[in-house]
Amino acid sequence: MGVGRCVKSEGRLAAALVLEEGVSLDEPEDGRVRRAAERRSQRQEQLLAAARQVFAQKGYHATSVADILERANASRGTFYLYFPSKRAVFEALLDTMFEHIQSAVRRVRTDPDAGPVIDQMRGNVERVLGAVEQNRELAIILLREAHAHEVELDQKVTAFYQRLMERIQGGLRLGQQMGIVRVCDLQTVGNLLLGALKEAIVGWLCSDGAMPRDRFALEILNYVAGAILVQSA
Amino acid sequence: MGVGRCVKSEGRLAAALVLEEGVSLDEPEDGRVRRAAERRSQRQEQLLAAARQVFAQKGYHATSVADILERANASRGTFYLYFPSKRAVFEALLDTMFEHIQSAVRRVRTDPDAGPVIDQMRGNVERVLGAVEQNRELAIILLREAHAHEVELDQKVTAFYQRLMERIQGGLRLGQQMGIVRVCDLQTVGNLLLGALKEAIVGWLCSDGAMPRDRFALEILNYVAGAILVQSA
Amino acid sequence: MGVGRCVKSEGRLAAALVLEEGVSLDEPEDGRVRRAAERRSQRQEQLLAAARQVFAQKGYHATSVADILERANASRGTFYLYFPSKRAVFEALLDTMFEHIQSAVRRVRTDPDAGPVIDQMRGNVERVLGAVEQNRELAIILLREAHAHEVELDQKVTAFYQRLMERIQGGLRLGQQMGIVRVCDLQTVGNLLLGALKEAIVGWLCSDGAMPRDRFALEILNYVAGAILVQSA
Amino acid sequence: MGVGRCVKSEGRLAAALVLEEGVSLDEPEDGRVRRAAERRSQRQEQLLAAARQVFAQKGYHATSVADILERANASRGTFYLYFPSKRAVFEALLDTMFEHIQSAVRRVRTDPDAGPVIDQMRGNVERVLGAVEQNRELAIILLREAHAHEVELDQKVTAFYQRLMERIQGGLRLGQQMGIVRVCDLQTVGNLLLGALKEAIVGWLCSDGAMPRDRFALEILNYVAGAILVQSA
DNA sequence: CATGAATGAGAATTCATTCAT
DNA sequence: GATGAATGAATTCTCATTCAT
Repeated sequence: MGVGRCVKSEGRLAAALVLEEGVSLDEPEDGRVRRAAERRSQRQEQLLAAARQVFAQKGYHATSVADILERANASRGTFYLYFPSKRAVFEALLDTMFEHIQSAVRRVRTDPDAGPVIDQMRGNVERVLGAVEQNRELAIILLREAHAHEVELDQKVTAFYQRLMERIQGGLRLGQQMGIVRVCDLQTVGNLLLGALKEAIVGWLCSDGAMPRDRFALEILNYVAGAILVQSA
Repeated sequence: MGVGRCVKSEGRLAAALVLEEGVSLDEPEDGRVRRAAERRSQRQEQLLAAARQVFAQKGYHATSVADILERANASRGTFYLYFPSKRAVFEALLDTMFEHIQSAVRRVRTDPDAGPVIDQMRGNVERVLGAVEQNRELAIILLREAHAHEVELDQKVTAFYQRLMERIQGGLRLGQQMGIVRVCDLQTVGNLLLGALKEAIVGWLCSDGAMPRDRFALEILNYVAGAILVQSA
Repeated sequence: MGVGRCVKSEGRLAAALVLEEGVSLDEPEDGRVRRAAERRSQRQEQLLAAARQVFAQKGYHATSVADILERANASRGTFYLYFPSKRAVFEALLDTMFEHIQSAVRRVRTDPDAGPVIDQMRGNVERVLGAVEQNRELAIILLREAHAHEVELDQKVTAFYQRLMERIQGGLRLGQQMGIVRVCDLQTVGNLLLGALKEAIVGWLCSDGAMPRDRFALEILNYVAGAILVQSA
Repeated sequence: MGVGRCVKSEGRLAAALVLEEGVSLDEPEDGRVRRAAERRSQRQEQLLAAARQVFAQKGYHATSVADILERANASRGTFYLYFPSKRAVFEALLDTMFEHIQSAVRRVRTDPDAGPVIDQMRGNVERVLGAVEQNRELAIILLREAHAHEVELDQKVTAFYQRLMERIQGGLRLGQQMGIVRVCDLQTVGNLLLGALKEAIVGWLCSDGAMPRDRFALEILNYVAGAILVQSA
């Protein structure tokens, strides 16, 4: 979950998590411990939610731990009980976001029983749009402030975009092999595509529903198709 | 420009500058003033250069005035002698950059004696690439640290991108009227194009000459052409 | 008061204070909160005391937050935990002083069952002397550093003296109507009296008990009586 | 002059002053040197005037050397050529003020051919009022901000007031010996008088001519007379 | 004599993090 | 587990003073 890694006294949390999963244990203590663990993750969720909102509203730098505390109605001590640092919360949020988005992108398949490539692409686009739409605030931060932060955060973001790029380039390469994608420099066109998507999605998210999702997906698909497919008859 | 506005005792400097332009005077006084003014703007250049480098390396927020000072080998006081604030240096740098880039983009003309549109576009692309190549560090900041949180800075950056977007959308609209550009949502495709260019150019600048400029320009043109032109026979 | 307003997380403190007053609760929780609140206000008192001393010694401007910190044995952060600014501490101190002094001055009454005017005046003088004696440092600041340059502080001090002047002039006017006070310009004589008191009290406070309070009060009364009363037979 | 003491390279100034006084020397160099010395003291006067105005307007602390420079149309270097520090200019101004005021106060004489005491007092009061009226700005600073400054300045101001106090007390003592002044504590009544005068004069100066000088002097005299003279028949 | 660029010691304030209770 | 008071390093900015030219 990425969040787990952020907890300060890892020992304790580890124990708690193990117990949390050890549902079927029938020891008398279990009930109590379980409830404790639940309360624990509830608290964490609370903090994460608060952080997400404040970060989205004010950006990473302008957000102070105090802001998060206030919105979460928690105390400083509590915060550092669940997260080792302000950065860690942000990272946890980013991780969640990353997962959502990444799990929305499926590798394009060429086996006979996979549908037509274009439909797979449309599926990817629509799933990604769904994912970012569900995490608007966070997505906007990720897409916008991407490189504006602390060095270590930057690495995380960079890594994410690199993974994305690999998928994109992989797709392009495959498409070239299949004769669908025109000859081009993978690096450059990969960047062009990634940037295009980032900017357009931010714009879309910020326009706040000015264009329905499917219509927007179609615009993207047409654009991408034109940009990379061979102009066959 | 913009930089000049940051200097504190404008009156005197202005006077000095005027004298500097008062070419033919050969009095000893003149020489001294002239040298003083030169030294002054040299120092400013020094500070700007240092700021440019540090900002590019660490981003706006992570850069402290102390960082700039260290690299410029100047003292705190000197800095505030030339710029009223950290933000002001950044703004000065941005202004320079904006001018460079904007003057590189020429409105596409359709009069008979203007060359073919595609050539005009190529010209634009190549000029822009030339401009950003000459201001690598600055361009990277501008393209990356898109939104700078500091409200007034953000306005500046946003305004710049808006102007750019207007040109892009204007071009698209014109193309559509001429029947060259395919039917599409100007807002969305405008964003897609702007984002594509931003990302690709940053990538190119950071790869540090991995690809010659004309080759890179060609990749971009092919991409853009495919993305927006009608797929005529 | 005024001091309370300076505390940052007002909500929680307020709660704590309420609990503090929730007298009969004997739960362990209560005790803890109570002690916490006590420690809190103790700390504040500590800072105020330190500030009072340093301000009295060096004056408002020459005193740096660091000076206060040093004397209070607190750290920078702590200071700003209790007061939003250097000015705020000073204001808090002034407010306390103002209240003390003002509550010592009672309006002179002429109803039959009020004692003789001269006794009421003596009462006022002695009460004021008592008040300033109890707040020596503070009083010295107030009386000396009359105008504090920091605009908002100045307003506060000026307002205080104006209120005082109004009382003095009111008293003079009343006395004139009663035929006790000689004919004179209220503004001028008001100033003369106010200034006389300020200077003499500062001198007395600084002489550190060289003259007993009642003796000093008598000197003042004689002086004032001579200065303003009609020289009746 | 007090000012002389403030000059940085005392050697040079001393030389200049000597030469300035050495008017009748007929050496060929004289004219030039003389003009130089004149220019010199002109410059100094210029700086002093500028300082006086700015100090009066903004107070000692709020005034920066830059403010003075701007108003005097001089450069930093020039300033420090004539005065070793910001404080020194202020001191020079104070010194001038002191002299003016002090020379306005004449010791009360009791020899037969000296006029009546009360007339001598009136004379003193009117001369002092004349002096402060001529130096309004400076006088206001002196009377108001008296003790709000740097330690060393304070000493100067304190010393001035002490000299004044000595005269006042001397006068009182004399009066007592002559049987004119009532029995009282010299220290206390001295303070009362000094304070009364300070406050009233400031008020008068600030009211900007609301009351003519002689009328104001009369109010003061009546007040003082009542406050200190024996209430003889 | 005159200049004004350069200096650097502070000043106030913020805020992530720690730790005693 | 929970709390919130305490910390102090870091940041931006000011301004009296020096000194090379």
